[in-house]
Amino acid sequence: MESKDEKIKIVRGIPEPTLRRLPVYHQYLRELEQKKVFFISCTAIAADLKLIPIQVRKDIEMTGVVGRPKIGYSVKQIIDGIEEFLGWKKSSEAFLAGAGSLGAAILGYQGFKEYGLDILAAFDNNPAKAGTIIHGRKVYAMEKLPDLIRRMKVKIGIITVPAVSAQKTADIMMDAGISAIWNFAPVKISPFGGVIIQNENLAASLAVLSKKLKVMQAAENIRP
Amino acid sequence: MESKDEKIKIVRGIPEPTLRRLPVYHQYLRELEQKKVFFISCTAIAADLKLIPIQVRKDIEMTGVVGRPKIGYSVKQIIDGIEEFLGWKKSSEAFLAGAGSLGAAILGYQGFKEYGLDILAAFDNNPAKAGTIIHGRKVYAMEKLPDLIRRMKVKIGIITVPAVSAQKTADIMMDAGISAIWNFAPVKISPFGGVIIQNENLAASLAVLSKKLKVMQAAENIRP
DNA sequence: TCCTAATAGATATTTATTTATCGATATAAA
DNA sequence: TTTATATCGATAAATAAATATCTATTAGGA
Repeated sequence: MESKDEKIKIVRGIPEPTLRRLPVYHQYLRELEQKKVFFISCTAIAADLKLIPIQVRKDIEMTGVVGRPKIGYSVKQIIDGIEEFLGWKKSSEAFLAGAGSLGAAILGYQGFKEYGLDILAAFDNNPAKAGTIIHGRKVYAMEKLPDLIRRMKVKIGIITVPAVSAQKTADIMMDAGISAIWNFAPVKISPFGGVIIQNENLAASLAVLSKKLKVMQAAENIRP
Repeated sequence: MESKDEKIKIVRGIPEPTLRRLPVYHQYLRELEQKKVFFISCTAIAADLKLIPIQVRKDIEMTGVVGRPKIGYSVKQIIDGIEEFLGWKKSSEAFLAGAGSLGAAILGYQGFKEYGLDILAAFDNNPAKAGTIIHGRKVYAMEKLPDLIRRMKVKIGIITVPAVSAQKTADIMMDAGISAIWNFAPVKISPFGGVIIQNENLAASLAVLSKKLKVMQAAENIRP
């Protein structure tokens, strides 16, 4: 039990906001690397990304990368450190369920592969879509999903089906042995058997934007 | 200055996590309403959404809706309260820049309209796309964007262009008088003139998923 | 009519995250 | 070689968010 508890502690020990900032650093540092910048201080990173140096330093600290006073960090070391830390070094294979416009967008989104996500194929309930190719990936009938998950030992499922069938699709995936689900349907999915669910909620982001806009416009009306 | 400061305080006073949970309640309560459920307790909401009652109560409190002991809240009142609170009652018109697969997905995403977002048209740099129709919305040449923003007084811009042209597109929008930008390009956009930027970062979510998966798999290797 | 239990609302506590402070270290200039 | 300074790393404080506790209210049954 001890080792399990320890693991849980480690998971809880990484602030999710930090995890969300790491890809931002990663992208930025890759750009720097192309510009032949090999060392950088957290102060400079913070200035460019509009963060504060202390936060950048703490985030980098999480990855285990160390810097040198007066010099800063090795750009390459942070890039590698982030990739290693987030598990991007060994690519994970994924299946995508729901080949509608959102599914197609995700299949077409460049760069997931460099984040360790390799979407092998798509699945759709619409028989007319079966056999087609979207952004280089074949679309199969949904019936084939569980069997292919088992045979290919795929561990990540991406759900881009309509809200009503999201839980059913997730259940199929989890039954077949999926370990993690990235859910773009606007409903929360109930996991079982320790499966990891990451809900992507576009409405939530829109809510933040709407509220800020509303408050801003209210403020303008007070002081035009 | 006082009123401005006050407004800022109000903005800061709403926890962003609460703002992100409100659409989840909204969606859930609309389903309840269709099932002819008219009153509900925070305990019941929490149980269904896998949250805790206290958090639900605090979130609802933010919208100004009050409940009654032993009865709970009026479902309709919360729905209306959330819509009012987030500014979804009066629809905001938006333009979308970048009619690629992600842009098309967003144009096709049902339900934004009920969240007060009305995407009027799309714009693209590719001349071949100009004049086409995607999910019922016309695609214009990017050159026409600033003029149309000014003439139609559109306040929200949605960016789904590639990373390299994201800032340029945002600059065009901000110059033309856009108040808020919803940015799906994987780069952070620098605002000016008090423009609100909401960055949607798919890589960030993927990072959280990757890390949890990595930790889980590491734990499995320790105890198979 | 009175009592019980469920529930909202207010207040307090805990936890997580961000931000600040301080000391140590290594480079570069004097 | 010495000194000044930029920087990291560790520790501490402040802030934000989540959770727990307590109090008051009210429907519904005894």
